[in-house]
Amino acid sequence: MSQTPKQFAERSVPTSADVARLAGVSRATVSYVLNNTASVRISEPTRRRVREAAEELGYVPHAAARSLRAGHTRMVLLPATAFPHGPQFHRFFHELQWALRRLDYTVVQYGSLGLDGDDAARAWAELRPVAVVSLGDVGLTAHGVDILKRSGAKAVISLAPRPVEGAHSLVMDQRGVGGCAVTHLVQRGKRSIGVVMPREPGLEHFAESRFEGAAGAATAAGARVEPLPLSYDEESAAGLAHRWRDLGLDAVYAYNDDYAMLLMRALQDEDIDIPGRTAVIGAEDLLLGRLLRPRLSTVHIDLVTGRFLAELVDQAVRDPDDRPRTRDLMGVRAVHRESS
Amino acid sequence: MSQTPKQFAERSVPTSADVARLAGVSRATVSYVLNNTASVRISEPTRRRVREAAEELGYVPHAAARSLRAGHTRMVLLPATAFPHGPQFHRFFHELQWALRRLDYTVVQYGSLGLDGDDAARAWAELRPVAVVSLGDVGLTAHGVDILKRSGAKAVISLAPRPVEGAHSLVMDQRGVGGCAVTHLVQRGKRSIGVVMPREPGLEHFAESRFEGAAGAATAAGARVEPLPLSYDEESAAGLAHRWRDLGLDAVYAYNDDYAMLLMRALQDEDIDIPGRTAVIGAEDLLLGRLLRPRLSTVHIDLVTGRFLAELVDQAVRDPDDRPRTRDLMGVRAVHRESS
DNA sequence: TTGAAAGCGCTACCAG
DNA sequence: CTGGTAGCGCTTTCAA
Repeated sequence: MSQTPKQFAERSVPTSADVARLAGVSRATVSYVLNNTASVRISEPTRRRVREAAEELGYVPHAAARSLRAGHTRMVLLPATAFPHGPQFHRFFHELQWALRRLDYTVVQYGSLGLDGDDAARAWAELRPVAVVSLGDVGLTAHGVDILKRSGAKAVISLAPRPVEGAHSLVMDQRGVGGCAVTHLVQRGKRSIGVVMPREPGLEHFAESRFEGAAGAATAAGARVEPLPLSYDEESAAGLAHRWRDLGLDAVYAYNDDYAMLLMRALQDEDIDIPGRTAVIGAEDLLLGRLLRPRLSTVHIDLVTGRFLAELVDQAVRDPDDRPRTRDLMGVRAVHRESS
Repeated sequence: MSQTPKQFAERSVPTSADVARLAGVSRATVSYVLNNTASVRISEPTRRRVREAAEELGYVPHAAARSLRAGHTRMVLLPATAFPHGPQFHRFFHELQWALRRLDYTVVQYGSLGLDGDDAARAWAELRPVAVVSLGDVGLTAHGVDILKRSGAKAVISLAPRPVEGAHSLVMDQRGVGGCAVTHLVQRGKRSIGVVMPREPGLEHFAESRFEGAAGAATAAGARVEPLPLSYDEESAAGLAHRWRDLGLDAVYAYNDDYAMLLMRALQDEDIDIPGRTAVIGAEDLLLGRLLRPRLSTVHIDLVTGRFLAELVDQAVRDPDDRPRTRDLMGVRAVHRESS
């Protein structure tokens, strides 16, 4: 393992014992002073000596030792492997971290890329987090939840397309997005609807859910849907647009606004009238979609605030025996602009 | 110690001692078996008993205890507080995590939002990471680096606009972006150049660096620059576009493509000819910029690969006494399309 | 082939 | 007011 002898490898990282020695007090006193323990009174001169010694040595407490001793942590683990990276989710994420920090949690994102399902859950459990907030479809199963709870996690919360048994599940039912888009198109008289499926890795789960919703809404209304694989580059879009007239579609729902914009431009370059010949709708309501001409119709997604989720986490931690609840997290509504 | 029902599972988190007891062996043996320790031979029946006991109890080793005992970790800390969230950086980040994991590091993002400078460094040091890769301007100072190294970090690597003393510094000199954009505009005969400054929080440091570079290139060429604060919404853009003719500018560099697209549309809505009356250039070479008409000129940023950085981290960990080096991380080049 | 025991750094109880 | 000390869960040397 280690090839170098200790005296070289370890340039003596200072411990509380070192601080105690330098300050001429005991380790206990050091602990009391540095943690401002209220239940014990330490004289001001001693406090100063301890503080100065710690400063001089560059002492930083050892989180692992502390939490080992304490028997618990305040760590909230956010395993976010395959999460969408649009500005909306980014803001949500940021908010969540901020709010958790305000509640005195230590927020750690632990990317267990390459592990799946229960292996990932085990890896998370090794860190003994007090709560796990799993974002997106990271393969968390009922068994995974059980592993986490058995290892001391007070709360396991899943934000995913489908509820996870045993966890508090905030369902982001992506099917609603596809369903909303297609319903909008159907209401505007469209019957043959293409659904763009992004080829990019990491989006599969979201894409499939949205497609599923789209297909459901279509059959319910007597329309048909057709999946259209598309890579996020101009060549792919041009290729799809080139054979567009053969597809016999009168509308397209394009996963999200990025793909919608890409495809819409390619269709325009093929002189296909939008929305006359083909209606286009995206999702996620990007600002940029409003800048195109025609303005891009979209599905607006109302996401709960990060602060809300943080409070939910806190509540679940405080009341670990609360029945895991499932609730819906997303509101969804079509925004009609000019492209549909 | 019979099997506990689910609701009481939290009462006792199984330890290796529990596994040992159930398997009828010692804790040492459990450790040997579960870690596949090569230097010691354990009989196959014993191995099986241990494995089954661990499985039955849902035993997961305690990472903190393990690293406390080991005296070191394989944790690479990525404190990424205010990092740009465009697709390019997102991919870079993803690559980096993946590559570090391949090198057997545990990647942890620790958002110390709300802490600044040395307080943040202390918070990171508490986790005793073997390496810290600080992304963006998180206020890491020479003193912060010292704290981290004193607490056992073998490598501190900074990706920031400016080098940090004591750390391996990969300089992402954002000034180059602004300089490149303005140079491009100057070469095309422009002399009065607006520079869009995003109002959004978290972008200040990048924006200022890019502006600084823009200003430098302008004065060197006898042109003038004017900062133009802009919020990322249509109202703000419309307002700026409305008073555009009074500004007397013949070109604008707009921080990045997002802001450039927003402003360009607003200018077009005011019937300002692009690039005839006003040339527009953005940065970061978003795909969407190519979809507008005129196509958006941009500054393409070549970023080093995540794999490269991961190897650098690994090397710095293996050779901690290597002299901290500073090198340039970004290549930058103007891409002329139609808007300039 | 397996077990006993030391000790990583820290905090909290109990004595003085 | 301050110090001694037990022990959190784990690995690893040494002994049996």
